[in-house]
Amino acid sequence: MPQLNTGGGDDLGANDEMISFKDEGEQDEKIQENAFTERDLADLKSSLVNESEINQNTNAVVRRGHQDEQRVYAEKHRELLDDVPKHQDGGMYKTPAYSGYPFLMLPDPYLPNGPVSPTANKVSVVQQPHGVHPLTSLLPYSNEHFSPSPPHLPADMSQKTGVHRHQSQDLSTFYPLTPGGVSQITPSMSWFSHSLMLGSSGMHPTGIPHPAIVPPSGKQEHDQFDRNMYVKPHPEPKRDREPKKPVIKKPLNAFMLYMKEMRAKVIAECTLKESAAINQILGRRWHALTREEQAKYYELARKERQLHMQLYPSWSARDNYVNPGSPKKCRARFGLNQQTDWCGPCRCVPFLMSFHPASLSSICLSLLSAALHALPSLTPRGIVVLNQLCSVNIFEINI
DNA sequence: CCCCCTTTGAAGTTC
DNA sequence: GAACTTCAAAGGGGG
Repeated sequence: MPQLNTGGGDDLGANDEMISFKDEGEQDEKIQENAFTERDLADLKSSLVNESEINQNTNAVVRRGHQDEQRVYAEKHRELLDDVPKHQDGGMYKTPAYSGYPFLMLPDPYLPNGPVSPTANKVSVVQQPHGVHPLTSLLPYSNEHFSPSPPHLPADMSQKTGVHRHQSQDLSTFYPLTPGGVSQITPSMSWFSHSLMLGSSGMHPTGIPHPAIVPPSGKQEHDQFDRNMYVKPHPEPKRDREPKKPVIKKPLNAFMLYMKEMRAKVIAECTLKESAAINQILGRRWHALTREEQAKYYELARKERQLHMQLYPSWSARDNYVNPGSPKKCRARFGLNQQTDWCGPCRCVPFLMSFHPASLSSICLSLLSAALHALPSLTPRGIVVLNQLCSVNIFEINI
């Protein structure tokens, strides 16, 4: 397996990434790796298993219909990608799945054609056995959902992006949808659609729009994502809706890549749809893989991380950490010098600590009063500090 | 609408 | 450096 020269101490493809196989009697599973059996199901939630087994046959028709639907969908996207060369070199690297997450500066040693062709720098990954488009399942940086024409990307983007010029031609294919066009895509395209909503303003400082940039939903809305990257793409249809900040997602690890590839297969085999149960199966199968088989995914993950680092050198996994109630989170996320960005409970501790100890006793009760009103959101650590500072147990105080 | 579940691995934080 | 936490994907389920 060729190794990219990471040129540093961060050996992304280190051998120690290889996991040790658990001794859970999985040798048998290795033998039956490709045949999902009832024994697999037996260890799952019984309800799910029973439902699966009972419906095994009856669901076949439904499943077939679903596959047909997927096939039509896949064909539709194949049409959109007619101008994208397809690599069929077999095995793991069968199809060009990294299209939307181009290896801009990484000649792909896995592709026989070399890095010359527009898609040559992309890591081809997965075979899709169940009618899903070959580009669909494994990598989130796929170009599968994009129409060939790039209406909103600057035409000279390739000239602006310097070394990324080669890929920018692809990118114009990968990120072509206007924000208004997002609604036309299917739910499975939503991951990509978020990045599309960025428009040209969603460019990474490198000038590369990246599908990993997505507006967060829910908790991720609090992210302190690189604000320079985000400009409100267009007027919000709803006045009260806060503008979504895009989020650079974490690169997928080896197991996530494996899950992405194998999920459809497991679903088709066992008719389960509950992801929790499916993931249990996938976890077992992952352990049942040989080291060589796993190595393919570790290598892919390593490349993914490497490219991610190149595209977003300032990105940190910490950027996506969200838990407003935890002091350590706020301190970690914003640092001590930006306590104005901390949440209330997090600010409480340093605020108290800012007082001279002699003054604390006199203000302690009033502070505690305020703190107790926010007690539900006060973290245990905050409570401990409060107790220590005030030499009382705040739970014993009757406000 | 949002969170939980469930998996492994990477990265971050805390002590 | 160990231990712990969070987040990546997925989508059904439930509040």
